[in-house]
Amino acid sequence: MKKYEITDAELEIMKLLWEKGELTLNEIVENLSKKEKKNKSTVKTLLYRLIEKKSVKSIINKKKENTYRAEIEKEKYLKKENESFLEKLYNGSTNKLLLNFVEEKKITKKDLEDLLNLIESED
Amino acid sequence: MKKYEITDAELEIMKLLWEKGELTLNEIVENLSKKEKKNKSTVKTLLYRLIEKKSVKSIINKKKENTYRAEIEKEKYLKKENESFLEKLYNGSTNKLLLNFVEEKKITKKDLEDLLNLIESED
DNA sequence: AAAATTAGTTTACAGATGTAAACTATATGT
DNA sequence: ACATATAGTTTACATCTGTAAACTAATTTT
Repeated sequence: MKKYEITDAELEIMKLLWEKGELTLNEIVENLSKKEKKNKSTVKTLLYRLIEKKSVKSIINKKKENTYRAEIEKEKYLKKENESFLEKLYNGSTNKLLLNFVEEKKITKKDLEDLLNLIESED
Repeated sequence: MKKYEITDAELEIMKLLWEKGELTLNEIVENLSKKEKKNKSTVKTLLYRLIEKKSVKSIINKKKENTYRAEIEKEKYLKKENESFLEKLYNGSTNKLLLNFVEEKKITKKDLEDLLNLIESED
């Protein structure tokens, strides 16, 4: 029925690992923002599930706590999420999304100009 | 725990109603794409839940089948979804999203130029 | 009028998800 | 060595979802 992906709660952990690299269980628990604060036991479960689905790897460190590391790339994850978001709400059309964001004033003319300059300075 | 929103299966119905206006139960069933095809009974449940959460209204038509109408605006729904998507993956930053889309080649220089022209021709 | 359909509602049920405790084995601190 | 903490795993449990059947009352069809 479902698509077997990283869930919202799990994603918060992935984000930490992407941002900070390898972290211990305790570090993960400490680094979760107040809104995402979770019991150590809960984080353990989430890590367990992430390891099951090969998204995280546990690293054994002799003489100190294990660390956990993201095993999937943020870029790849984002790409997939972007695509399903586009598909779900914009029928896959980036232009529809862009237009909508402009209408909602989420993107300004200046944002677009800056981005164009950036692109041009690159190639 | 959860946020009580429109679910994926429910969204397919909302999309039909937004696109085609009021529809009967049978029309909804018929209009669902092959991938989204659902048993009439299932659609009935989904409509029931949508009505519960005030997202759809049942319209009584004398002498013919009832029709169902979207009670929330697509624009408002999209706005919320856009925002939670941005928040979830880009820390709320539209620019990060734009940059990412450009990197993924989902947005081309031409898309941006066209959009700018469109904006300029409007104001 | 009898049969079929509709509309609304309730019930069912498996899998996903968020949250967390419990249990086991191993490692570490004191 | 003993107490404690880790790591891995299992179990628990309520809610959410997707899917669909069943039941009731009203309406329509034949």
